[in-house]
Amino acid sequence: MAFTYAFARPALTVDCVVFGFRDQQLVVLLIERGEQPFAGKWALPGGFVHDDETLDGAAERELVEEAGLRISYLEQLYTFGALDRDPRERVVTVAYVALVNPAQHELRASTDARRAAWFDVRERPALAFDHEAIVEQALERLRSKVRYRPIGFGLLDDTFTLTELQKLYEVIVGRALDKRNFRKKILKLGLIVPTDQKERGVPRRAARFFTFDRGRYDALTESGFDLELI
Amino acid sequence: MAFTYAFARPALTVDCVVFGFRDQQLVVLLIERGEQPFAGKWALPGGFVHDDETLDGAAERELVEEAGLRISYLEQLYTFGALDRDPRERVVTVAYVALVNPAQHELRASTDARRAAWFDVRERPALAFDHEAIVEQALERLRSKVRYRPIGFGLLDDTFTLTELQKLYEVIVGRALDKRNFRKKILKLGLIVPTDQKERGVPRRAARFFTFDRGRYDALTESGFDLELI
DNA sequence: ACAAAAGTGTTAGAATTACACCCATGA
DNA sequence: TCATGGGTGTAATTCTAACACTTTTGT
Repeated sequence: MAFTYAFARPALTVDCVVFGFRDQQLVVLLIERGEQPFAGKWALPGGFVHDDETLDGAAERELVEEAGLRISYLEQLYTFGALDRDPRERVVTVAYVALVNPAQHELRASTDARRAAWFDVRERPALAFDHEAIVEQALERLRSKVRYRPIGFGLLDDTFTLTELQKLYEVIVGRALDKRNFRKKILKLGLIVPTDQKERGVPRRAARFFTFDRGRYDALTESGFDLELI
Repeated sequence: MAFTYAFARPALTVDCVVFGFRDQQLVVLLIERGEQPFAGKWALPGGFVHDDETLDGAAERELVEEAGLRISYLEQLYTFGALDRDPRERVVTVAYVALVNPAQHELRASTDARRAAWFDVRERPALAFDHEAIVEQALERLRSKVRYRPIGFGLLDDTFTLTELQKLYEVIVGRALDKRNFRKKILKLGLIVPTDQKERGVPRRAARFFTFDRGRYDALTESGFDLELI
């Protein structure tokens, strides 16, 4: 197929900042580029938007194609349109933030054989294009969003201990939180409920597992709530 | 000029939701469409992104071309990419929110002779394309942003009374605010300072004019503040 | 018995909310 | 002198933040 236009129009891509939580650290998914420009450099997963798919659809497709990921949370972040952000031609990219539990997803080799890997966000390599700026903005969004929406649960297993949840929040907001205040606040919301399961085989008092109450969350969302989580 | 691509790529436009404050009401700028589709319908100002301009640049250009507006505040909102949002062909649009003081800008006739006019946001006409949804999302952004960033000042004259400022906030957040509490809170921030001017010729006690202290705002912004305005 | 993290309340201080009257001005 | 909105303080309540010891479990 070839299409002809009366004037130049920018190419359109999507790029995804996929965050995970592993070994008590926030990690980000990167893809090693196989071709020029920036061959051998790490970059965000993404690619061109097809003419017959939505933006969200393109983001989901790229994540499946490039890493075999099926995502639990996907949110549009910002659209980047600097003139020189791609050295080949004008490319505008719609950036997304996605959250995933790395333990539940084996990273599959990309369909075009490029490597995909998780990196600690604080020790990530230099990135291709303007992806550095995109990751920074995604971190900002994550940090501000986590304060009033319970998005963090997408990063954890279905059941989790309160300490795990607190560590996740601490990693995202970048400071230590008070254990008792954190538990009071998070439990008062009623969004997470205790199960009757406990940790097993740990050399200490076993922690109770909790689970996210999606029904209650949906009910709250209806009535236009204001969370103020931490 | 004609450009040929190996595969279809969506067309890219910008659309602007321009808010103003007039007669104690929040108003939005609309343009009457001259051509199909939606000829005669009102729509958001906007148009195609040229290959040699940034997204912000395209938004600014369209506002000048279509309404003669030079804007004080412009912020990217969201990118809309539903497949059928334009009946002619696939068009992805990057939406912007802009704030302007209508009293300081005479609306100029559009370069292609379409009408531009302000409408009370609550009594706006039915809009072309998916512009209804874009305006709704812009209102949400305005309402949430105004709570922690002092963006409202772009909508007022350089000097304003505290009652004018309070009315503006009330219109945006959609509820009455307590006069004493509002003044305490807004003055404690130190972002607005009294002038020695007062209203003249009003049949009541004259109100003092205040002005926004941009220097202080920039200083606060540096140190990563958290406003919590109302 | 020891090491290691789980679990649990109280109190002081800060912030928020509710609330009513006198004042200045022009007509 | 009257009508109109401008301007001002306090007290009750709620929310936030700081803080330490006992419990459970496996080795």
